[in-house]
Amino acid sequence: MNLDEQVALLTRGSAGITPQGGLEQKLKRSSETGKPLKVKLGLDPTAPDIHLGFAVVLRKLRQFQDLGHQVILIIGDYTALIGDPSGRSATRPMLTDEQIAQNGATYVDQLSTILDREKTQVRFNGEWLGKLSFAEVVRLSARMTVAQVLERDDFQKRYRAGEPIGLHELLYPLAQAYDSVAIEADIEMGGQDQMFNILAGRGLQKELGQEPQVGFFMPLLVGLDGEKKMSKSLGNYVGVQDVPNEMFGKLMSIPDTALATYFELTTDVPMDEIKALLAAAEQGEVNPKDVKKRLAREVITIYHSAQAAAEADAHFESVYSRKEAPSEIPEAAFAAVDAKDGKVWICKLLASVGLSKGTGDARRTVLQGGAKLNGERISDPNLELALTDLDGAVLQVGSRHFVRVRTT
RNA sequence: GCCGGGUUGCCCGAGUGGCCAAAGGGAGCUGACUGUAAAUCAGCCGGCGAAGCCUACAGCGGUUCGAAUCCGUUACCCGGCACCA
Repeated sequence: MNLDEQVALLTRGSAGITPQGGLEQKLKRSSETGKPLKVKLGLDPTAPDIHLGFAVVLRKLRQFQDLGHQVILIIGDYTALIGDPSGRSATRPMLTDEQIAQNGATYVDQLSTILDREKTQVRFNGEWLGKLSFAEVVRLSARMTVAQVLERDDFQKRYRAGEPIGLHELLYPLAQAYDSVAIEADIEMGGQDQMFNILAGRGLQKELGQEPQVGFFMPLLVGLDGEKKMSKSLGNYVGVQDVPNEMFGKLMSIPDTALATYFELTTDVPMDEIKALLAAAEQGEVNPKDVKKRLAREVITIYHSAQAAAEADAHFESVYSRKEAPSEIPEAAFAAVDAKDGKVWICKLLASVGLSKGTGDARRTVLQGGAKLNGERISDPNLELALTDLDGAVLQVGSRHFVRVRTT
């Protein structure tokens, strides 16, 4: 692959590279000297949270690896002491060394589905941050000014709003910047929200006489709602370890407006093809639903397999589009204890089998016409069923909750 | 330590004595519709075999015929001020 092709590949989906032309320069030098680039990614050890949004960055790293470069993951065990100031007032829980080590391991484990283990180095930043003496910290601090740090959006907002900013929080960017110095990073990858921290790395490297790293930013993927960023806490995410059917369903629920972004950032479908697909959908030549299904299949193929993708598609068609009962219906035991004189109240049954939160909820569902027994809609919330012909009966709530009853 | 503000249902958030199982929004559930588990519209959305009753507005105690609302107290959170100097 020549340089232009490499650049084209790498810049796909990127939200920006600082400085302009920096990537080309680094790549060029690397190919001339035969020395792989060190590409850094900092990770917060608090919560291994691998979803498609995070995967955007990881997949980009993988591309670097495939071009022969070295990825260095930095687990921020030390920076975790501070906590990224991006959040609000919530104090981060202190983690024990053990937890951090374990989280680190979990991370590496999950990450390896995307990254090439061979070309991935994992470091903990306590390794060097822990060795700094107070004097050295002071000396490093002298390399950054308060004005620079306060420039940061988060701080600006909090400062204006009169919210407290801990002195230690000002050290966060410094600490992260020092990571870049410690490993002599060529490139630091991160989401757009990491802009400040990553640029701080450049600054500090320059101050200390190193060649500054290139900041490589990826956009934050929007979540399933199509508006907010994808995150576990917002619950609008697709986990890379989600089972195929779940992935498929979740991806089908994204709004059309998010389609282009998802294709670009989460799949390997060539840009030309993506454009053609979207244009066809726009003009009504293709049903946009089918384009979205294609997206879902592409993603599932990456994290599972093409076969799993096809199966999930078929499952979705049958269960949701045609509203058929799934081939495998979960079974639930119903204890005869809840029966009276060999009869079972329908609401009790729905509740005890887990289809309703309680008899009140069940009653509502029935009144709203949401319950079916063996495919027949139930309309009477006072219905009594004979316990004897219950075994094997299929109960359904709405169009997608099925349970096969087992009397025990 | 002192002063002030706060703590409401899954989440956010209104409510300052009865009309409060508590506005509104979000999430969730059901139905209709459709190109989907999208969007839109409608209904539901503490518990109870449903009548009424019970449990709920941080905990406890009190005032009152009646308290999410008033008083006291405890805990926690957020500001500010002070002490250690």
